[in-house]
Amino acid sequence: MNSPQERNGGFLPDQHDHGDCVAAALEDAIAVCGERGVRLTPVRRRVLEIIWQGHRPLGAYAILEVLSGEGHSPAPPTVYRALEFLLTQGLVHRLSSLNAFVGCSRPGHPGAGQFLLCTSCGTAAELNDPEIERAIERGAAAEGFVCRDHTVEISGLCPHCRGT
Amino acid sequence: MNSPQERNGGFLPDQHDHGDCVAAALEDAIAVCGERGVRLTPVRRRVLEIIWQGHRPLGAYAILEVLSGEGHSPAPPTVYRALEFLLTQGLVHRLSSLNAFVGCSRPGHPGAGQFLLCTSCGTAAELNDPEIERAIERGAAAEGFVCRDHTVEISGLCPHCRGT
DNA sequence: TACCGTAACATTATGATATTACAAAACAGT
DNA sequence: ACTGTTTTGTAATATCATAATGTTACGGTA
Ligand SMILES: [Zn+2]
Ligand SMILES: [Zn+2]
Ligand SMILES: [Zn+2]
Ligand SMILES: [Zn+2]
Repeated sequence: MNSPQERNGGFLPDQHDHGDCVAAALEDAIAVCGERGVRLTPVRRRVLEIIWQGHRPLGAYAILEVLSGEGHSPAPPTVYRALEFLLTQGLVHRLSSLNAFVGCSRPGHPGAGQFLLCTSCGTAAELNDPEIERAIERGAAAEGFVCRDHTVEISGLCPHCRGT
Repeated sequence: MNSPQERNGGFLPDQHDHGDCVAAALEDAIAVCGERGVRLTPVRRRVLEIIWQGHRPLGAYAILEVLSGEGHSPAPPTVYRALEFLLTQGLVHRLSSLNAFVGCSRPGHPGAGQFLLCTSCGTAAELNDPEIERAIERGAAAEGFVCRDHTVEISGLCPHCRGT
C-alpha cells in the first residue's frame, strides 16, 4: 500500500466537491490504520468525519454537539480519546492558538506542519514547507537548542477573503 | 528616549544575576509606557515582575497564586486584564501551546517573535529571527495568504538540558 | 463454546483556563 | 470639588481538558 499523497493542503475553491475531500480522508485513514495495525473504530471514524465536515478547525465540544444531535451523547472523554488517537496516527492536527482540531492534508506524514488560519472565514490550510522548517531548525541551532516539535500557526486573510 | 535593546532573548547561564533581568525589564516597561502615555499601574507592574521572576512561562492562575500570597487576593479578571495590557504594550508574550505568559526580551518591539521552549527545565527563549519570518511570509504568499500575526513555538531541549 | 486478557468506551466528577456583567474606586482635567 | 474616563473589585459563568473508576466489546486460546 502506498502512502497517501498530499491532499487539500491549500485553500480550495468555494464550490469544490467537498464530498471527495471527506471520502479521500476516510480512505487514507483506513489505509494508514490498516498499515499500522490500529483500529479505526466507529467513534474514531465518526469524529474524523465530523472534523472533515469543513476545512475549518473544530473544537472538541463542537464535535460533541454534533454527536449529541445523532442520538448518541458521549461525554467529553470519549471525544478527547478519539482525538488523541487521531493525533497519534497523524490523521488530524491540533491548533493550539484556536483550541481546535483540523483534518491532516497528508495523513500519517511525519512532522508537525504549519497552518494558515483565516480570521475572516475560519478556513485553515496546511503547509509542510521545508523552507520554514529549515529556517526554524537553523534559528534554534544558533541558540544551541535541539528541536523536537513545533507549532506554527499563521493568522491572516485567505485568498477568498483578502479581496472583499 | 531610545527604544529598549534586546535583552535576555537567548538562554542565559544558570548563575546569571537575575535581579538585573527584572530590573531591566521594569525599566524598559516604564520607558515604553511613558513614551506611549499609558499607565503602568501597581497591579500591572506587579504582574510583570512576577512573570519576570524566572525565564519560564507562567500561567495566569500561577500569577494569581503569587498575588494571593501577598495579602492581596485579586480574582481572575484582574490578572487577565493586567496581562491583556502587557500584551497590548508588547511587554509580555502569550504562549498558546502552554497557556502561559513570558516576559518579552525586546519590550515594545513589533512582531510576534518565535519561542524555544525547553521541555526539560521549562525555560523559554525568544527569537526575533528575520529568516524564519521571511520563510513564513514566503510560504504563506505562495498560497495567496496575507499574514497578520503568527505563533511559532518550538519545543525541545535547551543547551543546558541537552547534555544531561 | 467457554474462557481469558487487552483495548476501547461510558460515566461521573473535577481541574484548568478564560470571560461576562456590573458595581465601586481611583484618576486626570477642569 | 465636579465630571467624565480609566482602572479595579466581585460574583457568576463559560470553555477546554483530564482523572478516576467501572463496563463492554473484541481477539485469541482451548
Ligand atoms: Zn498534516
Ligand atoms: Zn477566509
Ligand atoms: Zn518580544
Ligand atoms: Zn532546559
